[in-house]
Amino acid sequence: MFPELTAHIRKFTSLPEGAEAILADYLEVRTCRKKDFLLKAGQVCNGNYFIIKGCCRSFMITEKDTELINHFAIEYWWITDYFSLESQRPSEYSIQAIEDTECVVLYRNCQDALFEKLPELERYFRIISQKALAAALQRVTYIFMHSGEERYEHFRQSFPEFVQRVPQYMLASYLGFTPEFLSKIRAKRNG
Amino acid sequence: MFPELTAHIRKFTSLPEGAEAILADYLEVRTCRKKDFLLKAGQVCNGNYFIIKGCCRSFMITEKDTELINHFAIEYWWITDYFSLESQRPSEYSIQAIEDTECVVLYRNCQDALFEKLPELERYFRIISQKALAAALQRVTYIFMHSGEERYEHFRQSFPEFVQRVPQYMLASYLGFTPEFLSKIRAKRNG
DNA sequence: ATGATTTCTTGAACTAGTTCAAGAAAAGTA
DNA sequence: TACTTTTCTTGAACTAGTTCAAGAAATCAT
Repeated sequence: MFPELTAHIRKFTSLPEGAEAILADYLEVRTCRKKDFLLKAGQVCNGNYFIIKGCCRSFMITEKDTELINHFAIEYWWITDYFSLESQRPSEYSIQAIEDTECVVLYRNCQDALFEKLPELERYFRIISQKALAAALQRVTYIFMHSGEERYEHFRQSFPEFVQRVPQYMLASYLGFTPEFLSKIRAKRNG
Repeated sequence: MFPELTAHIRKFTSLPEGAEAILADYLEVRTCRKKDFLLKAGQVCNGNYFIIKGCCRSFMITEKDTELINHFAIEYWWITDYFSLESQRPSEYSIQAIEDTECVVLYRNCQDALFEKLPELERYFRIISQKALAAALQRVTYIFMHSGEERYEHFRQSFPEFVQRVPQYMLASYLGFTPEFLSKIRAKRNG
């Protein structure tokens, strides 16, 4: 049974009696240690991961051989590569635990059957995808409207606990500048 | 009846007999002239717009009082602000026709009733939202990995007809740099 | 056609952020 | 405790892209 997940679903849509049992039939728990991969670039993404405890990142390797972080996921967020998941083609992204992590997995090869048994999930995933889409579009706008320093300050104030949780160089990557630059921003603030 | 839209839906999910008639009950056609607004910043967004013919942009006004384009939509794309649409709070974005445009509107106050009659639409919107989400996340990665000049070249090669269709300064805004800089890129290319 | 508006161009001075390289600090492991 | 790995800092030289200002070219409306 997955109380965190069912609670999350019920925030967005209703579920029939017995939904928990159906979910339990189709979902799995997966635990992984810090640095383990849920997906490696080049593989086909075969699951959608709902984090119960821990933190993961999705990233890509650039031409210059540096990591570029696309997305973080913490408790009660889903993480996957929807391109690869739906097209079943190799992913350009890797998904890696950056803390010891426990998550619920919806594997792609169970998804259609589960959605048939529990059609409310179409609605749930529609709504959370639309929210995530609006957020991703807003992120682009935000990036273009603000300097790196402003983006860092905003992120720090919005997610203070999270800033403590991840290495600074990952934050820099997610915010779209170099770790050196982030270090200089911090020096300026504290100095 | 909305042949373009039903064809689009059927690319992603099946529809029952009679779906066209139900859609016709719940959807409206709206035409607007170049420069008309489908949504003005400050208003609550009350519809989701599927473009049949024409082109719209969604944009925001920055602190410096310049426009920042978030999104374009051409034939067979949906455009809306999902944040405002779902929360029914005022939008920060404006949506404006940049050509004379004809679109199918799903108004927010019809949406739930329509989805109840035609639950396949939950699936349709789930799938297209997930695709759009993956694209938006990839866009951020792309922005961080490439220079303005590279982004312009890539866009030009990916959507050559579209580059002809919109003013250069809107393209510059969408790609995240100034119109002057775009002009300089073009000068360099041509000669 | 003509004037008004919208869009595009060019140059010079400037700034936010990068790159490279080296070392310091912190955290993990034995 | 000490050793290794990971993460963070600092400075100097550099570059991609901005800003401002002015004018040129297109396009639109009458």
